[in-house]
Order: sequence, then structure tokens, then C-alpha cells
Amino acid sequence: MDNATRSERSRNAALEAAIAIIARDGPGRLTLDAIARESGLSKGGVMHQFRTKEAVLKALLERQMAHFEEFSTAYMAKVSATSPNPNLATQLATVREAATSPNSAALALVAAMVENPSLMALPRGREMERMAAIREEAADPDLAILRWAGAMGLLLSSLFGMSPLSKDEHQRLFARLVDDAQWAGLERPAAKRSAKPAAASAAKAASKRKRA
Amino acid sequence: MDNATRSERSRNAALEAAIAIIARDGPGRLTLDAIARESGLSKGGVMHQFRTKEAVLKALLERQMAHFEEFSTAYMAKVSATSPNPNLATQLATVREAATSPNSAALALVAAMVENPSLMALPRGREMERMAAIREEAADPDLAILRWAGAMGLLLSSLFGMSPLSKDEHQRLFARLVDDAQWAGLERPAAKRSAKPAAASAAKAASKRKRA
DNA sequence: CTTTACAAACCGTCTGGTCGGTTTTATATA
DNA sequence: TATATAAAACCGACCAGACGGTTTGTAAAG
Repeated sequence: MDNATRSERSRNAALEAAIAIIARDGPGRLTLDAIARESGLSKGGVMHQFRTKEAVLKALLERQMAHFEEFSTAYMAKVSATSPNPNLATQLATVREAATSPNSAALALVAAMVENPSLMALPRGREMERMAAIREEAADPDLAILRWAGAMGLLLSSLFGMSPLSKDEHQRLFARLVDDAQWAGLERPAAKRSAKPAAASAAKAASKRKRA
Repeated sequence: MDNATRSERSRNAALEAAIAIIARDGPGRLTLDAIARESGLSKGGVMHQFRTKEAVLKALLERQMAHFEEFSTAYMAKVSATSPNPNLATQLATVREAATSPNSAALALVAAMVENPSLMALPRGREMERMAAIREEAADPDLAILRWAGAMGLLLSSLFGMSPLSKDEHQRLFARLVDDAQWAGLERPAAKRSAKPAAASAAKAASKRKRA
């Protein structure tokens, strides 16, 4: 086996093991020894790939971010032509993806924040860019953010193991969040002037609607 | 000093210390020694009040649940007469309260899930009841849940230290979530029959206002 | 005098990290 | 092609400190 791919396989095995441990035993049980046991590597082997535990967490985070970045850009390419708010659509789809896939890589977030909260700076930065993009394109920025927040609520509360919702409900709620048509009724102007709330902006929104 | 109150003061000091540690250093740094240091008690003293670390976590959780329970019932009493959906209103207000107060007792949740995810069963159970109540009273149950999910998204993402929102934005978004008038435009029937989406159901929802 | 609240030293285990050595792969030379 | 050599991947014993928890002792409350 090629040396580079050997390394990569080991790194991968370690990170997969880490995620499995977090999902099964909780983030508090994520130790270097546990990773070694779970991955089949020796502790020395793990330490050769990651010089410290923080390095593991960082790699986990970056891996997860890269994964969703990829998903995002692919989805974005699909909808950017047809949707009036492709950034929001993409983010909602991405969050749904994260919430749906079992052993979601999003568990990396939990682990990072447990061990070293300052690691959250990276994902937070990325999140800010995305929110800005969502605001930018939205007829009603706050409403767009609230739809995004709704998706995050569904994701995080299930990640926390405290979501009281069934799979079906989850799916249905996400579907509604994604569907622009269902939110067109109450868009409000971007602030600036007062304006009569519902009627005017609703008409405006309806006129530019574009459904698949 | 009375013996009972002496105990209570110690217990309290330990729990306060625990929350301070979680907020400052992250849940991974919450140890019995740290609690002893932070609270001024000796480790023996802490262990006298809580026989195990899990007992600390449990007490922390129960304390937090009791706190928000109290807030909830008080708020509920205020609005139950005037609001068509007092449960939703109360939950939104409670979540806002949790998100707003610094060193939110909600940090107990994070700590619990780190150390022993199964502890989340208690809050999850309580949450299910609340969601059921919200659904019950809502003209458009899914929309109500989504408003609740939005609030949770704002809370949890700031709890995670990954909220990109400013205080002002936070406040404004919560205000909009709470304000029923801003959501009246797009209510949809409780499923059952199909119905023409926006216009018809909006009118219907408006007409039936209060039913309970 | 008994019970309760606390202190402090202590114990076995686990944790993150180090280190010397072994095996596997890559490269150079003949 | 065979061989010597360097470099990378990997192993597993080891270490110091931190961890959850126990034990023993003491002062205050009842």
C-alpha cells in the first residue's frame, strides 16, 4: 500500500472511531485510548497521526466543515438558477442533511465545544458569512434568518438528544421550512420605511415566486 | 447557623460554582476538584452534599428545570386569559429568558449531556408534554412548532458559542417570534383535509381565534 | 452524647502525552 | 533485479498529573 494512502487510511479510521464514540457514549468519553481501541490502531499510531488531542478535534471539525461545504456548493449549483434565495435554500437543505444522516458529522461540534470552546471560532466565522449571504438575498431578512434558526433548532435539539419529534415530523417540518411558497404570506420589507406590512409585500413576493 | 440552612448554602455554592465553571471553561473542565476550588468548600464538603458527580449533574438539571418551570407558570398565568395560544407564548418567552440571562442555567443541559447523555431523558420528557400542549392549542400546529424550533435554534446556537447574531438582532428576532400577529398570514389547517393553501385557511384561522 | 457538616490526606484508575524500538515503504545504487 | 539505506508508519510500555471517590479526623449543631 502506498505510504500516503496508508496514512490517510489511519487518519480516517481514527476520525471515524472518534465520531462513533461520541455518538455511542457521549462526548465526555472521547479519549485517545478509546480512539485507539475503537480504530484498531495502537495509541502510538494515533499519536503519530495527531500530535495532540486538540489536533484530533480540529481535524474532526475541518473534516465536517469540508463535508458540508461540498454538499452546500453542489446543492447551490443546482438551485442557484431557479431559486430567488439560493443561499437560504442551500443552508436549509444542508442543515436538514446534517440532521438526517445518522452519526452526523455535526457531532464534531459537540466534541469541540466540550474540550475547547475556543475551537468554535472557525465554524462560527463560516456561519456568519452564510447568514450575511442569506440576509443579502432575502426580501424579508429577519424571516429568512428565522427559517434558518428553525432548522438549527431542529438539528441541535436532536443532536442534544432532546428532540421529542419523530422522523416523520422532522421531515415534514423541514419540508415546510424549505418551501418558499409557504412563507410568502407574511414577508415584511427590509425595515427602512414603515409600509403597510402584509398585503403589499405579500403581493410583491407572490409575483416573483417560482416553484418547481 | 441552622444546620439545614448551612447545608443548603453549601449545596447552592457548589451548584453556582459548577455553572460558573461550565460558562467560563467549558463543560469538559467541570470536575469535583474544580467545584471545590471554585466554591470555597473542600472536596470532602462537596462529596458530603453530593455522593457522586452524577448527583451534582442531576441536581443541576433539576434546579434548572425548576427555575424555568417557575418562570413558565408565572408567565402562563399572565397570558392564559388573553392569548389564543398561551402555551406557545409561554414557551417562547421561557426560551428567550434562557437565551438572554447570562450564565444561563441552561448550561446544565450541556454538562449533563457530556457526562451522561441518558440524563437528558428527564428534560426530553418534559419537553414532549410542552410540545403536545402547543400543538393542542394551535390553529396551525406545525407552524407553532416551527416558531418554537426557531426559538430553540437561537438559544442553542448561542449556548454552543456559535451564534453569529448580536444582542439586538437576538432581541428583535425573539420579539417577532412571540408576536402572533406577524404569523397570522400563513396559517394552514391541521392537515386532515386538503384546502386551498394560503387565503382560505388564513381567513378560517382568523375567524376561530380562541377555541379551548 | 449523638448526629450532621465539613476538612484533608489518601487511593486506584484513567488521561494526555513521551519514548525507544520494530515494521513497512520509498529511494538510491549496483 | 537485488541490495543497502533512509524515512515514514506504527507499536506498546511508560510517566506524571488529574480524576472520581474513600477514609479518617474534627468542630459545630441538636
